[in-house]
Amino acid sequence: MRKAKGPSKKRLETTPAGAPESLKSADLILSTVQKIPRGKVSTYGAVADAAGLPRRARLVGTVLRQTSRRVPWHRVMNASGRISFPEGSDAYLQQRTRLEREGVLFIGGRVDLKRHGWPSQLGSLDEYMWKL
DNA sequence: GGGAAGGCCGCGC
DNA sequence: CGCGCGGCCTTCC
Repeated sequence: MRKAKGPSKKRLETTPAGAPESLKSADLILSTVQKIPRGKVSTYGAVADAAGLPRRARLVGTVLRQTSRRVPWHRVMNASGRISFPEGSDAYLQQRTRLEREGVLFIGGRVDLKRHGWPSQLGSLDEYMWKL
């Protein structure tokens, strides 16, 4: 008997009537993205972590893709500091333009996360350990 | 830097 | 209801 409709397999505590967990996650993600300051960028994975949803980088992308909410989606890029859209595509250009307009510097098609990354722990760990 | 492997999971077909 | 595809990531080679 497959576990009597128990509370979910992983996390998620039986969402009460009409509150799909996916929406709660989306909310956490969107509010997190909302916090990225102007002139700074974050990564899908970092946003997921900050939102309390570790390993859910993909979900961040999915949510940003289909949300209609006005959030600074352009401040989210992949772990390589690159825009996760085909170079030359509309989305790519728009994201890049918006970022540069905020003062984010692109070097060789990528952004220096140590410099514009948010939260700052994005790449400063090495330096933190060594330098300092 | 680059490619493969494994994770994670919502959504549409 | 199974399966493939994402605005991905990390680890290992």
